Amino acid sequence: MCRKFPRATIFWSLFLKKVTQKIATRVLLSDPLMTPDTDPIFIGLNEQQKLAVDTLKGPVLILAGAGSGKTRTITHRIAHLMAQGVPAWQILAVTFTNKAAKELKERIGKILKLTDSAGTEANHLPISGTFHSICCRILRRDIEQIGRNKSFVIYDSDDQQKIVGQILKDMGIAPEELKPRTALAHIGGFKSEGVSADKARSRGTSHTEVRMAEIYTKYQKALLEANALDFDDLLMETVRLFEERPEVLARYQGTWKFLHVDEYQDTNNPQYRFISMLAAQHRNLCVIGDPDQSIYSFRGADIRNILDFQREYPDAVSIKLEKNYRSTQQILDAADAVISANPNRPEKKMWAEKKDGTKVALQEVTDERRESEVAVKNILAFKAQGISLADQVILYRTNAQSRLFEEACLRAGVPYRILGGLKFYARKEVKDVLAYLYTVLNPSDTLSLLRIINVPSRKIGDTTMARLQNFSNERSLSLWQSLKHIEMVDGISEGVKHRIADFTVLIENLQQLSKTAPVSAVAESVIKRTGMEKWVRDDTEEGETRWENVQELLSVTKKYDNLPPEESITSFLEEVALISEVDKLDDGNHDAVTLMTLHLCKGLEFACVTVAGCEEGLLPHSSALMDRQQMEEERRLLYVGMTRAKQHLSLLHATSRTLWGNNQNNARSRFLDDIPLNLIDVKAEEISSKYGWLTSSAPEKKWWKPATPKNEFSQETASDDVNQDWLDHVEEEISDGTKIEHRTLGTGTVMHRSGDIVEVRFDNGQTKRLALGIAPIKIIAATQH
DNA sequence: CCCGCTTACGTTTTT
DNA sequence: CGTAAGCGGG
Repeated sequence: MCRKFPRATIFWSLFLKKVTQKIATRVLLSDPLMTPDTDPIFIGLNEQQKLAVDTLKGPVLILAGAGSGKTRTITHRIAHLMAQGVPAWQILAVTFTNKAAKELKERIGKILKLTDSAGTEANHLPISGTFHSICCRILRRDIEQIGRNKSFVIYDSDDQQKIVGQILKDMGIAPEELKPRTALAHIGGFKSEGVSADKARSRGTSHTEVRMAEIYTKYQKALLEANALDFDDLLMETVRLFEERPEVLARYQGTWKFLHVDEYQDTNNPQYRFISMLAAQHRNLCVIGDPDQSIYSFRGADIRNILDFQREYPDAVSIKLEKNYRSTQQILDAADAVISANPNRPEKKMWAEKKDGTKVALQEVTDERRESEVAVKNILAFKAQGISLADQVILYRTNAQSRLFEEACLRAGVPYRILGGLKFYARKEVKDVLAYLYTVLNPSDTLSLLRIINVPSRKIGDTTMARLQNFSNERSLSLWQSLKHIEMVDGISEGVKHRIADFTVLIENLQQLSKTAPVSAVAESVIKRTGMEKWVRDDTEEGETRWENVQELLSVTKKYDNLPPEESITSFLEEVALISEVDKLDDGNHDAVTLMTLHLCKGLEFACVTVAGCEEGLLPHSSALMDRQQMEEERRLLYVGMTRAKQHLSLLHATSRTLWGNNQNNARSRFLDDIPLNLIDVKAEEISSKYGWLTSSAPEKKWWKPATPKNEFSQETASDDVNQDWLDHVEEEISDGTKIEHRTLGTGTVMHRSGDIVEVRFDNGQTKRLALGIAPIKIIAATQH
């Protein structure tokens, strides 16, 4: 594998002669030294993929169906660019998650190793990331050009909610009149359409519109004062930067000459404007996407961005990837049958490479509890067939559905991990530590300051804070400035003033430290000097978990140790703020089944996929029943879920489901009716209960195996053998007075039982509340009467 | 200041 | 139904 003449030379000489790209690439392909069949850049690609990889200049639209080797195509295309001598720093790739960005880089690195091209060392890889992370980097560098401070913090939705809540309160709007959530949704609506506060004000006509615009304006002002940006601002401010500072835009245009955007069907207005501006000069824009997988319209994603691409760039080369490498024919046909019912889609006929497969399993279950059991049982059955848990997933429409699956996994001793829902970085104890770091970095971040000033308790109460707020408002000082001049504030006792002074000294010391030490040292110092451990760890089980979370956070900071001190803290906080749920999938090699929403599964694949809750009202969700476009999106959502499956796909729906305390009978999803019968294997309960450890006549509880719940980052339950040992108890036999043994806590006596919760006094003196079916306990002696 | 109880509210989906 | 926030009592 050697090239006597690096292609780069040929490429650039042709380039400089201004030979059009189409001719240039043709010439290159006919390079006698390297044919498409032996070149690692092209090897193993189908014709369409080769075309995509080979079309290096000008606008390119790749319509890539599910499982069509999209990532592979982008990877090879970028590798091709680099093999042609395009420097890595001229290439930008926008991906949907940080995980995808990372994988992209790794795969490009691998191909380049095979090509051993000149000037492409592995450490020179293209810039890739999500829109948010790329914009964040741009702003860190250049936001001062539009009059803002570059040490801004990023507010998450909790922070946003607090700000809006405060604004509503100040405006005298009662929560029952307008909830912060609702107001925030409106602001988000403006932002995802790229409407600034000024525009919103000038545009508003109705009373509500005017009022929303006013709230929006105040919200932006509050963010500005706190030197904070929310997620949408990262995009909006970058767009504003490009618009107001053409020279800055020109600089980036001159840097990134070859642009790639993945999941283009899910771009919103600011994202679209961002990428269009960047592409305007060189027009080397390659967008990849699938209109059938557009599922983010609720956050402003506009499917027209991809549908109209050709109109916008009439010279665009359009390529369709229609060969599916992922799923079996049956799965693909079933998914295709579902999506085909949507109107106005571009013509696309997917065909599967894998011809042999099983039918799609469709099963009706009595209720949602049963549904979770069946799902977990099927997973165990597949596991028995040798399919690892990591290669299996349960998908559902709403996060609220996750709980039952989680419980079923716990009972069955199946290790699992949940994405979405309660997020690690949104936990109180974690946010507290982060708030210290934010304050150290940027004391004008009043929200963080307020969060930690009395955490752990420093006996600085509401009255003091109210006084300080007044003082700050009167003199238009930030809270931090007031704290620094605490001696000037009236009406605060000397003792409190002392404690406040101690606090400011603490923060200043930490600031000093952050200039010379990496973020992990600062975080450790925060925990040590504030007595966080004592505060968090209160001898309860929850306290232990909280402390574990703090430890986990600390261990994450260690990854940033080898950066220069200031960069260490900023990049840590930045990555933590912009981390997505799916990004967590690749830390650790747990063999655990994944639970997540249908939205999160885009871009992933699993051997076995279970889509739960295929019912009217749930999928399609009740909120979409009245709206045609939303209904189409619900259908796409199911399509995305189905096409994640490589080998086995099962669809579940429950006859009856408890929602908000009352039962409702949902009809099976209308989407299911579009799947032809010959592709479906309709399972009855009896059929799936053929597995040994469950017969339909046996009590349900028999197959539940207790398991130990752990925190989110180490969800693996110990191992199978543990479950065997602790299986033996029959819940009915446990009542007041029963002697039990706990796997870790030792022996004890049940003091009280209510439902599945028992209060146990252990022989070592401590008393705990345990959940039957979850806690690893067995009976030693039955109740004495 | 902290704990425990009551009440009110929520379920689309996320960077 | 389950959770989170808010309130009142110790």
